[in-house]
Amino acid sequence: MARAGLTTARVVEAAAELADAVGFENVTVTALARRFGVKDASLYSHVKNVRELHTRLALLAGGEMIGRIELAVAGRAGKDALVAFAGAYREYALAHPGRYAATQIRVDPAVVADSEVLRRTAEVTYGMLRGYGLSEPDLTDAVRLLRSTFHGYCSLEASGGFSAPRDVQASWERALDALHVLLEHWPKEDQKQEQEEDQEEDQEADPEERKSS
Amino acid sequence: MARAGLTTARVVEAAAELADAVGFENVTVTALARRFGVKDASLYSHVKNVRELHTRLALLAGGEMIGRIELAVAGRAGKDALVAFAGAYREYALAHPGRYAATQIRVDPAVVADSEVLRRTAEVTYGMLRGYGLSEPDLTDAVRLLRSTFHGYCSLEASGGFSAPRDVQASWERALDALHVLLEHWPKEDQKQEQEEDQEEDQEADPEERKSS
DNA sequence: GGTAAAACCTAGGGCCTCTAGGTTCTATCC
DNA sequence: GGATAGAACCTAGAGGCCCTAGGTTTTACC
Repeated sequence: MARAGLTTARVVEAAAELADAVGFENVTVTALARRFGVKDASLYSHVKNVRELHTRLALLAGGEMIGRIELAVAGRAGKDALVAFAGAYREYALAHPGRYAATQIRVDPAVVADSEVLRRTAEVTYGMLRGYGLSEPDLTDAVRLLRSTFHGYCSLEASGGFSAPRDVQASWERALDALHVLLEHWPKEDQKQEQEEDQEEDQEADPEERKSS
Repeated sequence: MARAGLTTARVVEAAAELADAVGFENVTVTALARRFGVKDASLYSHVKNVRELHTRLALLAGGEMIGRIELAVAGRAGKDALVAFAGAYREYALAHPGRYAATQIRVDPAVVADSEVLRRTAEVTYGMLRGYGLSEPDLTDAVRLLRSTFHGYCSLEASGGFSAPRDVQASWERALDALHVLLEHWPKEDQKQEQEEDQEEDQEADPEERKSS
């Protein structure tokens, strides 16, 4: 009987296809072995255990995703870059739900640090914001806000969280419009007081008060 | 031997505690049975299967969460309400990671519709935004943006996604500042053109162009 | 053709889900 | 106070998944 020609890379690639087909939570060593026409035990020569399989899948998907984003953002700036980044992000998440789910798992920080994915992600993300003229710590705050929004939106959309009749694509575009104006008018630390001047401002007066709430 | 006094409600409550203790993904019928000093088969009189157990847990957690939010938001408006809502949301998510994870699972829409959780959530969320003077469809767009951001932020924070040295609480507060000014200056549909006037605007000129990108 | 490494297998233990079909407790009615 | 129904709980067992130990077959290369 011809051998399946298994290899760590091929196994992980198959896991990615399986994830998109049946959902990341159903990516199991046994199911994967079935796909290759092989016993489950045979796969353990190529991946140490399910955890490692999931981790490798996460890195593969993360690399693919940031690759698409890099391509989309290349040569763009400002809102153009923002829309391209967000579009590539969401497109990948919706086209590859299983792979995208894989990118969300908790993975050993040491492993992440070794891979290039994190560095590339940080680079393209901070680069995209360069045009908005933010400086630390505002820059990191903005990055966190954007990542949260992109991830939250795609995650909720993929799990059917948006049930209102309003078109989901339209909401997404408005969200990007909104984030763009937000980045252009990012509130500086010292603007906080002025903006709340018409509301009650005696609340922060006595620090002791806070302990009771 | 004294009986454990099992009941659907008690089982689900125990599942919630178990989820926070060992993570939602480890909430298993067997583990739950062990907790009651009972065989796993005994639990199947009270819940149909794991799926139902998870669904009930999700509804329990969702109800608890929206309850806290309702309390926090009560009597507040504007930024006050926004901060209270977001604070209660994040506090619950971080204090009850297992329960919060449960709220994120895909659950049969029919079941959700039957429960009150969705209605109460929509009510308090739209109510919180009342002070910002938005009308449909901007209102729904804003709700989706806020939900995405809250969920994304807590989800990323809980899974260790924020590795930069910047204080996570501080970033959260700045995100709320930013969202507040965003809601106060929500971009109307017809403002889009003006805001991009300094960028290339010939891009949208020919509708035919879009098909190729 | 011989050899070593790689690819794959069988066997088996442990944990998990879930069903079928008991037995034991408990509340309630006469 | 005894009978009875239903609830609470149990044993037994099938099937899927994870993973290890140790064996056999294929492949590549000298």
